[in-house]
Amino acid sequence: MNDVAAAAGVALKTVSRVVNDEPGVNAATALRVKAAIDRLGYRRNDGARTLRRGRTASIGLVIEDAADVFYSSLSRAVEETALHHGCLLFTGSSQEDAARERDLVLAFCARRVDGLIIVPAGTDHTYLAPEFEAGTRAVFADRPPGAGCEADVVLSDNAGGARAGAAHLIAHGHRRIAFLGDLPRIFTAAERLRGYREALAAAGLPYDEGLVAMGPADPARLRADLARLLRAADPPTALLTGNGRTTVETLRALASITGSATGAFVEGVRPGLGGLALVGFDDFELADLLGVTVVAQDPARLGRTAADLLFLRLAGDDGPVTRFELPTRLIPRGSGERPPPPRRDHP
Amino acid sequence: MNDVAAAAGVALKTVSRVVNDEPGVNAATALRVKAAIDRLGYRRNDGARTLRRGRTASIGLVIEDAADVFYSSLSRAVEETALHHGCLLFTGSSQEDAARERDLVLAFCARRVDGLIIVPAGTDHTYLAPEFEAGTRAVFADRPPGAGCEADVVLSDNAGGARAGAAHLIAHGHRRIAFLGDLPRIFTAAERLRGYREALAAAGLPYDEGLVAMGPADPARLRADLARLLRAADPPTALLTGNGRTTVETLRALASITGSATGAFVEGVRPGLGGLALVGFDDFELADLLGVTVVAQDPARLGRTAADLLFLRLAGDDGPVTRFELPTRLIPRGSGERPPPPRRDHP
DNA sequence: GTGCGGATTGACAACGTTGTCCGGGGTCGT
DNA sequence: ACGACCCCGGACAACGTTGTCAATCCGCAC
Repeated sequence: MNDVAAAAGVALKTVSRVVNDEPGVNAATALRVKAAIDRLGYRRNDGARTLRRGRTASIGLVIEDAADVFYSSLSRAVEETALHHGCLLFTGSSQEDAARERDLVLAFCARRVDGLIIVPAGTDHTYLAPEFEAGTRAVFADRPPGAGCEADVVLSDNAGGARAGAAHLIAHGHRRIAFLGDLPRIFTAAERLRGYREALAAAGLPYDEGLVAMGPADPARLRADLARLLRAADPPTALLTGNGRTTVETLRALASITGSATGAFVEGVRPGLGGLALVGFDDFELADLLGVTVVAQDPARLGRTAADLLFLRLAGDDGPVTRFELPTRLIPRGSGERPPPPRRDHP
Repeated sequence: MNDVAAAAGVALKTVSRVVNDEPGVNAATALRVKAAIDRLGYRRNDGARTLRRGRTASIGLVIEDAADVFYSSLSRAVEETALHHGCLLFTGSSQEDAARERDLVLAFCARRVDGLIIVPAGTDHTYLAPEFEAGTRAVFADRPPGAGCEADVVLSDNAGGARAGAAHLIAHGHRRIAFLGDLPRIFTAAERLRGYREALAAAGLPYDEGLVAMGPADPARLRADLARLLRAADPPTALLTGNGRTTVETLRALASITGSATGAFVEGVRPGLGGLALVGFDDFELADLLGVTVVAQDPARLGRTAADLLFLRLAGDDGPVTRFELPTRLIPRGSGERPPPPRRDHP
């Protein structure tokens, strides 16, 4: 900027005025300055600018895994909203690791982002207190913050969705419904398990721990769990899977167990569910073609809502902390509407 | 930092030394400073730091669409590498819009990112010249920069992959192979079309424009194009689809045309390809279960390679501009190995 | 001629760091 | 006891902007 000023034969401040389209600059002078800018290929240093002004016009987004479609859709929506507010976006994946989440958040704070959108991996967010003190705003998405952290949060109706999914299977005659969820320490997984239990209770069905398997969507683990479930004396007639990855891996595992499903779509062989009914939490690509009934969340809306809320806060809204809960939607596609096979235990 | 210095009863510079783990500070003094830092909840302002130091320890990534699995995988890999180098990552989606790409890149440059990884939407990158002049480094990924822009680039072997895919179908007896690609102005789409033509030529087959449909993966358009292709006097017996989205939407379109495939997996109805063979460019989730033969790219490797290259440059490597071309891999799963139906035109 | 108002422009400090350089002690060797 | 040297701490400028305030110039009315 100094060079530009020298080249145009004006003072530093005049260049600043031109660059920022401030009024009170003679048209001829402005033209001379602009020419110098073009000639020198000058570009304002936003770092210095934000240092002086206090706001960085950037926000930070911490998600669980950028490569997961659920989070990348959320991410995309946040990005769109941020851009709309003239904000740039820092992104980082926590990989379900609380320390990484914390490091990312603090790194963003050191960059003095105006706000944060966090899909928390950890359950302790006291580390944010000094940042809140300093005026940084944060909105939590998909999962709430740990105890003692007062911040807005946008969730899906996890329990309600799982309840609806389980109730759907019950309504179609199922009595033995297995639940395959993620680690119970993950908020959404715990909530969905709760919804599943509530649906059972509402129908007067017993809760059988033997029908529940919680853990990350690891193919080998799922195969083992499913094999165990299906070998049991009183096997489930239906499955409720707790998230998109688990649903997909469950389909794979069932295919490998029944040994028949691979290539089903193009070869026309017997389907790969082995007679089981299935409802999956989260919609996923091609679930429509496969005929998989799901409880759909709307990750883009989750992201949009969180971002809108954040920008409202940044605009000065100091209302009480809010907690949004977005509805889920059950989409019947066939796999969740199959009746259980006729009972043979009373011949 | 001033406050911390005052609180600890030391000079500004001493706090700076403690914060940066610089040697030459008495252990007792350091402890006092650290205590003051904790007490005040102080966090270094990285904006000021980078202003002083010149490097921002951040890079910018411009992709086409953050919600697309191909780019989100690429993005994830870049993020990982950046984190590994202690760099934060700005991300933005160009939405296949050259102006947006340019705005994003320039916004990143105004933030003085150390480097850029760009999946270009436009074909004119002369706007980058002043940035290169200023020392910013850029690596292009998935598609090359426009003419006159000297920068490293990491691509997939698009033509080779498409050639292999088409050759695979030809080897299984197909003579009428349709190609469904994206807009030919997109580099990858043009290259894949070229590979398709090369494979035809190598097999002595004619190139029939009537068998080629190029455009975005719009469901309605694909349905119309497919209907037209299948109604023709001499319809194709096989399809080569030009990218992941197109493959998926083609499966949907075929299902809706043949009216039979929805729910195939769970219901066991006739498959939805209507007797057609299919090879898709890009692997996609559940392609294995569906039995769809694909030419797989490795988006994560694309991202990793680009990021590694960028950090090599940032570390001072001033070798000549390089152009990586990563191999693709044909994965047979059934849909690409089906023979054409017996010919009936010579009864 | 003098004073005044508006339009333009400029000088200077400040944002929060870090790099450079200097000084004040203490320790060690002679 | 004295100089050389090392360790630690501090003063100050600089990074590239922008906000504040003052200065200059012009035309015009009195």
